[in-house]
Amino acid sequence: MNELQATRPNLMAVLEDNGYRSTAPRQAIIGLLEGKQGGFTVEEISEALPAVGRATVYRTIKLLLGAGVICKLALADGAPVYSLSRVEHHHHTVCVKCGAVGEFRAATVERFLRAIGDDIQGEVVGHRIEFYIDCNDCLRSGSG
Amino acid sequence: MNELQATRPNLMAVLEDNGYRSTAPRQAIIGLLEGKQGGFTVEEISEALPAVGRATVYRTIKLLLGAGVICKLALADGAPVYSLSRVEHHHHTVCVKCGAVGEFRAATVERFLRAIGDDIQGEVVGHRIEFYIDCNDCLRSGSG
DNA sequence: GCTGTAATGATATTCCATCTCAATAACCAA
DNA sequence: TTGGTTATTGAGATGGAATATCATTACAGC
Repeated sequence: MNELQATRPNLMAVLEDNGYRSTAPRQAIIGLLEGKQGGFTVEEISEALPAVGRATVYRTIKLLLGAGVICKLALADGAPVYSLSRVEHHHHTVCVKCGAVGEFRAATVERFLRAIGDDIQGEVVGHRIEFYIDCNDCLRSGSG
Repeated sequence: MNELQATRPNLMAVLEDNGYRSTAPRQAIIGLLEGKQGGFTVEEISEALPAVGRATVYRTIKLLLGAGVICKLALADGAPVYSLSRVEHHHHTVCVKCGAVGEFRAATVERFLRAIGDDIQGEVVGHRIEFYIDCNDCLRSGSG
């Protein structure tokens, strides 16, 4: 979350570039997301913005996903979480205690992919790589 | 799926070892799973065994998961799939065309983990690594 | 065979996500 | 500005997956 601080595009502008209108509900949702550091859930957004219909939250998230500015990932139990994409191709760390979502670059992953290529019977077209961690904050506060 | 042919325990025996009873529905489900090569879904099992209640299918799968003899993984769209565990610690390949599930050993993954350790802000307690592929069968038949 | 108890399955229920559709609001043009 | 076209919205209905309920059934041990 530190060295990866990078291009964080104006999300509303991205949507407009894709031909979508700038509306109050969308601005509210996006404003909330831009203030967030880690991951977020639909539930979370919907609670913070009771005036915005749940369907609209889902719709807006889908638009942002389509635009590639947020990612959908999964907690260890499979529950969906989303996070802003800061760097182009990356993977996620999810703290199992506080739910904080971090990113790390994919370069090493690509190297890894080549290394295990022989073990895979077919042609890799995609991957899902998530690491579940105790984040530094939780390690510190939770003590030893 | 070839070189990984290894210890495939008698699933019913595993459940009995855990204190669960050997019942007809469980045997039916397990018999089905043991005959399967790739992954399987709840829907699939439930269709193949109309006499077995859906709830029982879910329950049995949960027991097998708890016993560690099957794994839960996700298709690219997040839909849950299960597969028999053949080797101790492994990861999965899922064919995006036919849904076939394969395994590969985790050794290289562990090496990989060490390599990216520095990029991760915290202590890794788990991971989810799935590769989405076009499997060899689909590549062959689909021509190319 | 009996008996205690786990297991089953039909059904109801919950939860999440999507769809429907009339009402609204955004954007463009004049 | 104003008006018209069209995307967008939100309440509620709907869909689908997974779980809970609970009377009934069937397993396992004696």
